[in-house]
Amino acid sequence: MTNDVAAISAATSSIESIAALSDTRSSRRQRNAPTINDVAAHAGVSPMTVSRVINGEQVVRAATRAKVDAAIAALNYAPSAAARTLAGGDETRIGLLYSNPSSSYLSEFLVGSLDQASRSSVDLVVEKWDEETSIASVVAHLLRGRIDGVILPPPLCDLDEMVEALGKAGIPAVAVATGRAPSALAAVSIDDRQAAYEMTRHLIALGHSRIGFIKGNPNQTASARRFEGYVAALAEAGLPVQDELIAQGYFTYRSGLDAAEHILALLDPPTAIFASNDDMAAATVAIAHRSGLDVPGDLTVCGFDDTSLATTIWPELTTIRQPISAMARAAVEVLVRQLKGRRSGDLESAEHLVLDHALIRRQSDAAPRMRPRLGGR
Amino acid sequence: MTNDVAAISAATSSIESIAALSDTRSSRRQRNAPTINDVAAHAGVSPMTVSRVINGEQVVRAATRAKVDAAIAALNYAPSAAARTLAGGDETRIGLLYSNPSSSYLSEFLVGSLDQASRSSVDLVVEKWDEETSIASVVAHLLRGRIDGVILPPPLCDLDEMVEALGKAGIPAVAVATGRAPSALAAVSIDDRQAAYEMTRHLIALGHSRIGFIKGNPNQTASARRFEGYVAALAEAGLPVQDELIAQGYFTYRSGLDAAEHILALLDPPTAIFASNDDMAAATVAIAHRSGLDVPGDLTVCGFDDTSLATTIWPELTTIRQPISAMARAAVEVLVRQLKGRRSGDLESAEHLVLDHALIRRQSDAAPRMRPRLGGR
DNA sequence: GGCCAAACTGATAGCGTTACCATTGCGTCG
DNA sequence: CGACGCAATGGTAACGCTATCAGTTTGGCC
Repeated sequence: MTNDVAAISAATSSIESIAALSDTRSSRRQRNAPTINDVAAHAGVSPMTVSRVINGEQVVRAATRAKVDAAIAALNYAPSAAARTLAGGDETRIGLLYSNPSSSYLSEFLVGSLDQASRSSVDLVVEKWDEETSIASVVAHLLRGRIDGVILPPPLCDLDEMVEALGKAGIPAVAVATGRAPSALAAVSIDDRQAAYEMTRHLIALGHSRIGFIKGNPNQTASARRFEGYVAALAEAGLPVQDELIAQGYFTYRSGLDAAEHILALLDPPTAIFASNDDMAAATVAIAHRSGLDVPGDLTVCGFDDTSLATTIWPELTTIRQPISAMARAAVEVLVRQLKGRRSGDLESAEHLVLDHALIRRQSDAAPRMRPRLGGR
Repeated sequence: MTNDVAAISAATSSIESIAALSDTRSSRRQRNAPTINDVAAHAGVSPMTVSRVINGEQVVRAATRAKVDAAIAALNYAPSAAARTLAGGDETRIGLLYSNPSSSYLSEFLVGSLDQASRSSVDLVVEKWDEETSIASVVAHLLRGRIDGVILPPPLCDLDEMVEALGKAGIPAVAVATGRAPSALAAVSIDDRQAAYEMTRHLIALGHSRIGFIKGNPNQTASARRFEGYVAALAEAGLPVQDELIAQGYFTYRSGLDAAEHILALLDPPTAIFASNDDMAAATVAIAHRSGLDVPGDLTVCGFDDTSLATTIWPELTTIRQPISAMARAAVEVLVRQLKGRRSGDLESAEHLVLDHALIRRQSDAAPRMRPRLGGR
């Protein structure tokens, strides 16, 4: 019996094998998914050994491991997450608390964290927090839902009250993309300062010397880091930091409109504007167009984040790519590790992962049309 | 023992109870989550009865049910999903196959389907399909991952090859937001034709008689339905359907730019443009602004879908709201029902759910500035 | 009031996996 | 040369829940 199944699915994944598999499934449905016992029998070892192989324990002899691996492949075996968590006794449930669904960010974030959650076989409970709900009640809700830890994507990661409330309730959290200095809270982020520095350097290298900057929402610590990077690159190049070229934005498209309008209304407007995120960069492009400016001919515009908006609009934005789904994945991993450690009593300090960013060059930047004034570069 | 815990968490969810709960948790962590047996003991019934109450079976006497409910509330009990699927023996795994991450759509969709998935205690496996991957290999991958059924949000729901391949492999699917006529495939959608009809009527009621229309991508059947609604409303009002006012779009911002440019370049441009989705409506607004037109003063622009983009840009778009997360939820439910039925041998025909839409009025529409020509309305 | 069916409730036996020992085999040291 | 320790494996008993079938009530009816 078992051998029949093995013979069938041991075939490579050609079209025929697909048909074969599907036949198997539809006839005696579901029930016959191979179990660890099937694998054990097929490999001639005990289920325990199979379990050890699956979980990558080191104590299994290489030869045995090979036999088991072969059996797993032959039977197309996949462990049952349910049985695993039940037996393992942990049943970890982690919450993903979000607000402000900057949808493009959220969807990528969700995909990443879901993937890692199923890989780590933990439950992911996605929870939205509106400003109307009190923090206490959210925390109460998490507790009631037996959430073991939470992931805080921006802007929640910078909401002190939330972090504090979670801390008081004893719920570990991981902050994602915070610009906050390393603290007791675990965190996964990119080097916002360095990224903004690189982008600004890139603009300077193109020949720009009057570079506008639209700041991000001050309620997110990353905003300050990005601004620091801009200032640092300017300083390094010997360029002045001019207040008139700097506008306050709030990460929304709307705020970007105001900020860009303000900057472009100057008598001597900049030849480039670096917005702290893509939404505001898109708004800047819109204002530029409305003012009859060509992008990038008359004005270079750069964003930050590389959300889908960056490639939606025209021209496509030169921007900084954050590895959003990798960060989400990492956040789940960090949290799971922390929870495991906590359960076994090791109180190791909070991890701080910094992932790589990348400058993505698209069509919204160019050298300035006019001769750059001397002193630039 | 058990009673102590009960006493603690029976308190209402005031701040104090939060603290109490968290204390309980952090001291003897995780292990002591109440089980069905605890509840049974507390209620003085058998675990089986508790199980029945939880699963909403009708055979439990009201008095018994009340006792159990009280015990559940007192202990703050939540069933273990793992144990449930393990014992239930079904361990359903459903796939969410997406391509073209129209991110705002996707994130809302994900949130909805995740929520329902955990409620129905099924595993949701999110899978992306790029155009480069062959359909056969995707299907093979699903089979290998033991996916029992898949959800197809647009545009995949209209990809015949995909639907067919899944059918051949014996994987049931639910199409979401397809405009396709009811078929063997289960589906959850809104009445696209009716929605577009209502929006067009709304524009006519405002006094518009020259109404432009930007069609959606022909690879999605909903596009045709929306166009039909537009035509029907025009016909009903005795207005002519003028080809020059109709442009082909592809649901992308870029295509909306071209379409809007085309329509607004007419000698006698329309006073309103109804785009088949929000992205193209946003593009239309951009073009209007670039041409020095005020929205809605000089041009009314309406969208469809009510994605976050609709409220991101300025002015905010009047649009048709699709209940995306409700549709996702419904899709999961339909699929689960179908799988259960299939497992127990009932081959009921495919369900077709039509959910309600709503016309959301925001700031992008107004009565036409010029006197509407006679014949309108 | 007693009997029978129907409506409830309970006991038992797993579901697939891992934790926690017990066991085996083999090289090594006293 | 025999016991001892270590490495590799196996046996057993949960984990928390539900399916199944076997009781035990209940209420209706004669």
